[in-house]
Amino acid sequence: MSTPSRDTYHHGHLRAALIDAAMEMLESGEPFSLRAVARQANVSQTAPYRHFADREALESALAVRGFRDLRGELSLTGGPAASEGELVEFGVAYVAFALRRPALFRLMFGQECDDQNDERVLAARELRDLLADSLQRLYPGTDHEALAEALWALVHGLAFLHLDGKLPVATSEDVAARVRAAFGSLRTLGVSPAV
Amino acid sequence: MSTPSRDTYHHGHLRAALIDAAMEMLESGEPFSLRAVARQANVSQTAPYRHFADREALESALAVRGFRDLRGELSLTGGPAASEGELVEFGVAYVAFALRRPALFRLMFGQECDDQNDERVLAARELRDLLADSLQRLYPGTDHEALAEALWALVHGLAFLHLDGKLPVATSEDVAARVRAAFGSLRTLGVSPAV
DNA sequence: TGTACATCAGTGAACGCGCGTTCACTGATGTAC
DNA sequence: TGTACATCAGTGAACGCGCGTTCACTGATGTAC
Repeated sequence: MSTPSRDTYHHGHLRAALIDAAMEMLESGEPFSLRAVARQANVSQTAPYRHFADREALESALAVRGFRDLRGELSLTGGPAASEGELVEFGVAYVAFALRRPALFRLMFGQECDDQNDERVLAARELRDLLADSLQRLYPGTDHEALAEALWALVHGLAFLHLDGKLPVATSEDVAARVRAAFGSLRTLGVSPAV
Repeated sequence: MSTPSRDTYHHGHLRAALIDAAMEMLESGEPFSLRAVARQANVSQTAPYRHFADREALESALAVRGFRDLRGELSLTGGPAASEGELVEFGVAYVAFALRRPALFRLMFGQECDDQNDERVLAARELRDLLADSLQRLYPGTDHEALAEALWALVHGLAFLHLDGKLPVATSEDVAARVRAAFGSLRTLGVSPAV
């Protein structure tokens, strides 16, 4: 994890090292910049330009890794959710990811991004497909587009509300419980006497 | 709305003028900074410091106005939702607000904020109370804390997903329809054959 | 096997940028006598 | 009514900051003959 001082002029694996360094910085809460990443990787501030066209290109590489990591944490088996309970745990994992890696999460989601980057678009799609496949399996036959959007929005909103301090601070266990409670509470809808 | 050139040394209503100018800039998509706001208000870049301790103080004033505006747009009568349908329209209005005034919305929600600012805390609470009162009225007797969190998260997530371009671009009518569809789709939950 | 040379992957100085904020200041206002 | 003076609300120059990016460069690598 640490960055050993180089003894060769050529680095050898600078591209990967830059991504690692940037990821470390995102995770440790330091402000992210090309210069800072280069510093962290023990390299001159212009060296990154050999491997990334600009700042956004590096960001996209980080986002790609983020999407893959997130997908891996949602589905431990790699497959879609097999039960509603498992689907809820996808949500729990989504929010947990956001809180554990807030800067990365913001980078992945919290801005309009470069949708010309094919790898990034693909990684994001893999994530959406995981949800779509889960719904397909749990509620076969129904048009699940709106439901997919609603569930994604639900966990996404919970993630950002926690991230931005709009909900009471809580331990990660509490947060998980609140996510489960939020899912559960939705059953209340549709049984209102006042509609 | 425009900023007439001053002919007096003393401005007279600079505090209000700065807030107006900042609001205009947020709305027109220009990047927000103290200096830019001062420029916009036709005043030296240090003048704002007579009225705001620092950048964050101005931001809080903007957020306060934003929270009040948002509350007013959710509830045209000022009171809580009287039916589930009305509650859904609160959600529609929430997302519409976010899309119409994205920079303001991000300023209000998209960061950890200064919770020492009493007026800001109060304005945010008024908004939460509107939701709480609505649920109280629609589902009396039940513990609606989790539901409040879920519904807020739902619309908040929809707002940010649209804002950050994670959902297909759409007209504001389409967005409204999607919000309604999202609410409606939640009824699917709990009727799964696969749980 | 040895050498010439193209290419690649680094360096370090420099550019221009806008920012938040501090400072000593000055013009205008309004109040006390 | 007139004047002295405190206070208020502006000004403009300057500080230091970190950033993204360009530029001409140089050291190292590896390939062709």
